[in-house]
Amino acid sequence: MKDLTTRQQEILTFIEHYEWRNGFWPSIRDIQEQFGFASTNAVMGHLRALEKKEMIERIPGQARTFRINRPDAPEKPEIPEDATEVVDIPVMGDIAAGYPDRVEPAGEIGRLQVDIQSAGFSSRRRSFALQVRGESMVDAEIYDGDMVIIEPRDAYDGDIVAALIDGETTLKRYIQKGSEPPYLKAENKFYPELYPVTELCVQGVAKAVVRSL
Amino acid sequence: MKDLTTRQQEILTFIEHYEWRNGFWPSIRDIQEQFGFASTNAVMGHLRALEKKEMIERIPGQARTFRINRPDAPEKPEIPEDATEVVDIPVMGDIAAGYPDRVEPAGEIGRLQVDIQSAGFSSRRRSFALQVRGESMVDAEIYDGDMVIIEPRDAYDGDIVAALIDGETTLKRYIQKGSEPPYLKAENKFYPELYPVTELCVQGVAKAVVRSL
DNA sequence: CTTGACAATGATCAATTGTTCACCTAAACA
DNA sequence: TGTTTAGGTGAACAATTGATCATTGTCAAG
Repeated sequence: MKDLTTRQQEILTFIEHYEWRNGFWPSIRDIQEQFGFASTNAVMGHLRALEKKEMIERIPGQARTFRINRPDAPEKPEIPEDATEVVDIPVMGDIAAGYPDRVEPAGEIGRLQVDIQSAGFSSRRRSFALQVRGESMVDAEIYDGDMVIIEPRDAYDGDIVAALIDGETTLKRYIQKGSEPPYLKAENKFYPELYPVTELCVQGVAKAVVRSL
Repeated sequence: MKDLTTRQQEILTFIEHYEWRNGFWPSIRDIQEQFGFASTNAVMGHLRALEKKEMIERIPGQARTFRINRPDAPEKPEIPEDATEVVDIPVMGDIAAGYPDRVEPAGEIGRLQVDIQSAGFSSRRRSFALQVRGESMVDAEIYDGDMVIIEPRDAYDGDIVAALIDGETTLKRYIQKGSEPPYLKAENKFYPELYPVTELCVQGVAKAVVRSL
């Protein structure tokens, strides 16, 4: 494949990009308008050049029928090299029915995959996602219906944790000051602030929130 | 979504297959020829039905501009570990520098992978994620630093949209009552409610929020 | 100085393609 | 019996779109 001029590269990028955005290819006049050409023929020239250099293919006379000739043919434009490690996370519906300090995989209602860079968890741990029920954490901007990604690990003061209370898993703030016994705190001024914790059973620490709109 | 007739299902399947094979969408006469219709209007009728049932979308008057609207129900009962269909979403940093009504892929700062069942978007559309800056949507529970997953499509009244205002992409509520001209609305009582929209440039509709804790 | 690539204008043409109108058939329905 | 819904014919129309003509200008290489 030969070298492209700057303009040709721009056109090619635009075409790829247009398809990526819209799901179909641009017309010649779409390209013309994008670059502010006064004539469609300006586009035609570039397309002919790109065809000659075997960067694109077209069906003569037919509208919006491009084919991009990428040597590596990635489906999406420019997937960066830094292979992001992806965590595959089961979405749990109701984990309260499971073992007290374990997650019951039967409760899986879906899967969520988030890469590490974006959300910052460790792939080593077996993270899972929880659908939030209730309003106990609205002051921490976590709302009913949100999905919270939980990483099973020990909690530190200030962490938001998924914990078992009365046989039900809820989201609470974990508070531990000095050597005092830890307690849980709801982040909703209409809820009781403190939860008596006889047997503290923390499932894990919240690392991210996902909400469908 | 309503049930399709056999014929409608056949047409829909053909359109999808055609795109799969050719990389672009069929023209009406391509479909006509495939089914041996004597009139293009036979196709038109089915397309209208499919649009009414919200299975497809089209750009009126423009050639080969289909969009398939699947609720993404993979009909495989036995789903192997790795078989979950995953949407690979580029995370955009600053998209204002790109094309006026398009997203600049160079602005990619990461990737996010979310599967379809969990977040409920279509894999056909080219979704992308945006990092939210500013507080203009805090009353819709979207905060500074959140990542919002945007699906490029036309906005309806009440949607949260990513739109270009003053060369900057912001998140706003899209309001369109009846036949009145649409406008944008910030969801923050400290912000001006209405935005004067001379040239409304909607990048897409917000489908999900992802926040790292 | 000339040649050839690259880039673009402006006008025009023709094919492709989406759209619409009038009209038809058959089955389902109430 | 009339009515609706799905499916279809046939013709004509108009918008979109790709293709082509002649022409201009720049700039680097030979």
